[in-house]
Amino acid sequence: MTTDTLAHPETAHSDARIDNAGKRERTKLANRAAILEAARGVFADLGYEATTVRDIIRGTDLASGTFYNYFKSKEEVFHALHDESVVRIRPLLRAARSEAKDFADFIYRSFHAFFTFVSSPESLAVVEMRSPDRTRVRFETPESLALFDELRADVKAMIADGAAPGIDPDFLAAAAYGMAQEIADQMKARNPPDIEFAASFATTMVLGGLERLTRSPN
Amino acid sequence: MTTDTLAHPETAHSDARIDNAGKRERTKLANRAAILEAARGVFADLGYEATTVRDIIRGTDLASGTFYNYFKSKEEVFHALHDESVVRIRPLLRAARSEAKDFADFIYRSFHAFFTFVSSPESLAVVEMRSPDRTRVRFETPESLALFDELRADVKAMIADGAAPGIDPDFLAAAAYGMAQEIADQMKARNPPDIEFAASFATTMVLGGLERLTRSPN
Amino acid sequence: MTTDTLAHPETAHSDARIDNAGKRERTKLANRAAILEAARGVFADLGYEATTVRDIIRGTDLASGTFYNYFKSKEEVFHALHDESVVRIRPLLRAARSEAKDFADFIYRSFHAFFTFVSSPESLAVVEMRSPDRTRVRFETPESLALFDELRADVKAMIADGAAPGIDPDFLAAAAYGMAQEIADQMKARNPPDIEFAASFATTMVLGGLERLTRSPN
Amino acid sequence: MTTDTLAHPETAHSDARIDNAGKRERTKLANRAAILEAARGVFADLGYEATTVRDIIRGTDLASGTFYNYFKSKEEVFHALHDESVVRIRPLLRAARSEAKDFADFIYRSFHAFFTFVSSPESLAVVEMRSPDRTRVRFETPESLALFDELRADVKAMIADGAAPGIDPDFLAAAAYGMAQEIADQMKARNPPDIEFAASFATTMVLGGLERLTRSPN
DNA sequence: CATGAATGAGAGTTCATTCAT
DNA sequence: GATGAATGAACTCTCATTCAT
Repeated sequence: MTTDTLAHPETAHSDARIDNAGKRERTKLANRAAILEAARGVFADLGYEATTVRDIIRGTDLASGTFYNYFKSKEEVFHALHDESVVRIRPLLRAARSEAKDFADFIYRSFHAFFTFVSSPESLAVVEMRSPDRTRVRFETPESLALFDELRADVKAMIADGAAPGIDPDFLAAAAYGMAQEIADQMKARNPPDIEFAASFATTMVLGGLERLTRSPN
Repeated sequence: MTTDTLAHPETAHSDARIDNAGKRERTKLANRAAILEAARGVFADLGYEATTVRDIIRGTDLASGTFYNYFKSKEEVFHALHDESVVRIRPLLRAARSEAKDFADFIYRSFHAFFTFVSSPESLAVVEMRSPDRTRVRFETPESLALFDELRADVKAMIADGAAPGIDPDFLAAAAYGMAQEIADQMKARNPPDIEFAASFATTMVLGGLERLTRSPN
Repeated sequence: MTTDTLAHPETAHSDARIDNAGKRERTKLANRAAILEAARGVFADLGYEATTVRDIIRGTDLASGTFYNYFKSKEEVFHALHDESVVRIRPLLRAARSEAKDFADFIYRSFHAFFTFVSSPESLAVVEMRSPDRTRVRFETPESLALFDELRADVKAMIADGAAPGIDPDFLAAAAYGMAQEIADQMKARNPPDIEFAASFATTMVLGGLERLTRSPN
Repeated sequence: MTTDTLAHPETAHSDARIDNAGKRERTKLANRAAILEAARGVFADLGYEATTVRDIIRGTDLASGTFYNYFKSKEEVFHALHDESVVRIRPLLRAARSEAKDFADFIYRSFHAFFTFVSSPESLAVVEMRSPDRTRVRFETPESLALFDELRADVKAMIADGAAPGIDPDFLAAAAYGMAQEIADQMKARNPPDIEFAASFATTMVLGGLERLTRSPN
């Protein structure tokens, strides 16, 4: 039995090799993830233009040159971040869609998912900075943009399905998104933030608007 | 004797008064205007962050140093442009308020004024930079926040008047503001922008939302 | 009698013209003086290189362009300041020379004049700045340089007169000047500064040095 | 088995150790040295204030940005040079102190060490800028002030030992320091500089001064 | 002659990207 | 593949000087 252990030295070697390869693989993935994670934070803090590649790699334990083994440029990491966000957010909205018992419920669940998302501490959906002179600067991060894209796609599909015939889908998505952004701000300004109320308010606005739009289309 | 006085006709005086600013004064005003104009264009093209002072001055026939005789920094030009915008839009909104024949009309006129304004070439609304593909930066200066406050005050007064009993005024104002921002973007993305349609759409959304909120308050 | 006053209108005019001319003349002198005065202060505070023409004219009520009506450049005003200082300091040292009853007395009176001069609040003979990191930066202003020139001339003349035969005049002047500078610092660091003691100390050093140099020339 | 160990002779190890710094490390040291060297030359030519970072980097074959990999600013290079100088001169002065056979010899050796040092090309003493014709800026960093303090301590100890009873040590140290500075300038202005003569002159001045101060103390 | 805005060379500095190690 | 120093274009901003008023 003990010989067994020593019996296949090559296998052992192989295993080690596999492990090393796996480790290397895992390291590569970890490095990529580390860069994305750091980039997310820095973009959120400083905005896209103000962010430097150095800022990003400073948030990892990698060297500056290593950045370019994973991304061609600052722009590429931004895109990757955007794509990643889409992947993260999509299931939330899909769940809302599949679990909803009717159209109103779908709207409500979508807003609820959104407000929940922006309330979570790790969300960077809306970032604000205040310059010394009270000027508010709002950056829209990859996450919030991804969210908007999903939303619009959903709304379009919905309208195509006949849920809201004759309504301009881009305008509707835009209206919903804009409302969501600003209502989120209001909500977060209150203590405690009432996600249900916000979702309910936004849903009612949208449904009422749809109702009237359908009644007397523009 | 009285003729003496009339020997210098008023027209002469008037003319003198018209260009009594002096050439220096006029040049200064023209230069300032040229910088603002160039800045507006460059901000719209490149976005705020990506714009450099050199880009702006390149859009005029002035020397680089001259920029600093008029503005301390890129940020200062931006604020000047922004404030200029707010100063222009405020009377439009006031007119909407005073001329509206009923509540629906007030809403419509307000949106119409806003969309008209953001469609004008002087509007800075375009300066929601898109880089690398769609990141936006939205500046809200004290002036523009004041504008928002005005809006909110209107909505509050309206609700207090019984127009929309029991509705959360802050949420309502936020929803309207957010919708306006995003619908404006959609509208501008189309060629030609249809201001009436946008105003009508937004108005219907708000009225429908209000209707339903009143019916079944949250 | 009253006619007298009115009798010679041309004279009156002439007088006025003279006055104006005089005023203009006086203004010109005053402007020049103002620039020099301001420059003295700024050079002393910031040093030659760090001083800008704007710094100088900011210290007057003149416009920047006016500077160039009086001086071709920053360098020229510096030279003018130097020359002016020579003119101011020379009489002090001449008095020392002419009133001295013997050689030792001359040395003493010269040092005394120097220490008195650098103790006066309006003196800029030695200016110090302390950078944040404790680095001491010493600028030698036109005044102190002028002083050095006078001193050297005196020493040379003195040696040529046989007062200190065979001694290197430049080294002697340098030694005296260096001692004077540093002793002045020590003196000013004490409260109260004892000009007589400092002058006496320096004089003894010089006389003793001379004595020994004469005895055993290098 | 032991031969195995010797199979890699120590010389090989030694060699390895000698350039075990690696090329990167060596390049860094060389670059730093190149910048310092270039800076020394430019400071000497143009003076501290008139020198620009570009002037310095132009004196090397490095790119402008590389400067900032080594020094934060012009001031920092200057300090590095200065400190380097002080580190070099200190042992010279200590040797003078320990090797001197009597007091006069100590003085002479100290001056000689100082004048030797300021004549060497590595000396920064030249960096007393002359602009536009003769303004000097003398930097005294913490290190050089420490040097002065050492000098003063020596003088004080000496006086306490009875070598020069009753003499103000601060004034004496100041006088010696000031003389040294100015005489060094005179010496360097001559071609060739005569270090022995300068040291001898300064020594005689100090000894003579001391003699007379002791005879008739102030 | 005073004025002060315009000029533009040039200073200090940053930073995305490359590349030898 | 990781490293981090080198690169140099490009940026912000200053300032001596000029010149139209």
